[in-house]
Amino acid sequence: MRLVTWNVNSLRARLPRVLEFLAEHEPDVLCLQETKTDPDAFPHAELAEAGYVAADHSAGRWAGVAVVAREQLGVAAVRRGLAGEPIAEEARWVEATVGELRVVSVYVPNGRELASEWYEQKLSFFDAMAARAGALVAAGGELVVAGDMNVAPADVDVYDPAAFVQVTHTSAPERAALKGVVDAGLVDAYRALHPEEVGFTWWDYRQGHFHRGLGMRIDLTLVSPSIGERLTRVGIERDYRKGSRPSDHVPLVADWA
DNA sequence: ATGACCGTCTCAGACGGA
Repeated sequence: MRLVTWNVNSLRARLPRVLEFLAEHEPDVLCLQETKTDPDAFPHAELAEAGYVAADHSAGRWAGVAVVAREQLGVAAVRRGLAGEPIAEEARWVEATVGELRVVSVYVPNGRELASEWYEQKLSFFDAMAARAGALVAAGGELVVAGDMNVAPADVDVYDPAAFVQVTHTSAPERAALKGVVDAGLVDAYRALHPEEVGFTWWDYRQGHFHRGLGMRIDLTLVSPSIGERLTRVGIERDYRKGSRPSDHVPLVADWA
């Protein structure tokens, strides 16, 4: 099985790169975030042309998530939204069953700044997420929760911890909140295979950060322990940060037997 | 140097992103 998560920062703007990626890597499942599309404008036809079906949760100009799967596997039992999330209209959580696998694509709120209403909403979102992840784990079966967590789990996941003081994405409450989701019974796939390695998934568009190596690891694929034991490769496709009109995030690819 | 990017919506500039 090959499952990918990718914050594309507008599916319309990124469609050529997404189709290029599907052809090159042939994933079974692709979790998308920041699709930024109206429900009516979601590119189902273009994806079908490539052999994929999609369960999208779309809310117009901001956010938006989707689970894209090989047509043969399908997307069943689709659930849009997360019980208890602070602002349900934002389209940050979608679930679908792909083959035998329950898949979640999630786009956690940014939080903007510490001690703000947005920051509190981010922490609330994580609480709701931990509760739902716990329920899905308890339901049994294999589970993947993949997406843009908007938190770097540890200091090794940012280019310079000293540059991340009194800002979001690295604060102790955010890291604890993310840990609450993992502690519901999931494994950070990248870290499972790469315990020490620095592996960024996002680089700011500004100030040449990509070329200077100044990034963060904020996109995660969290898997059931039984999947964690079968992982064969977890890779960051950093070449997708190059070339024509890249997203500021790159795809994270997980393979298991 | 109170900067530097990108996409959206709307049509020059605000807003969100992280």
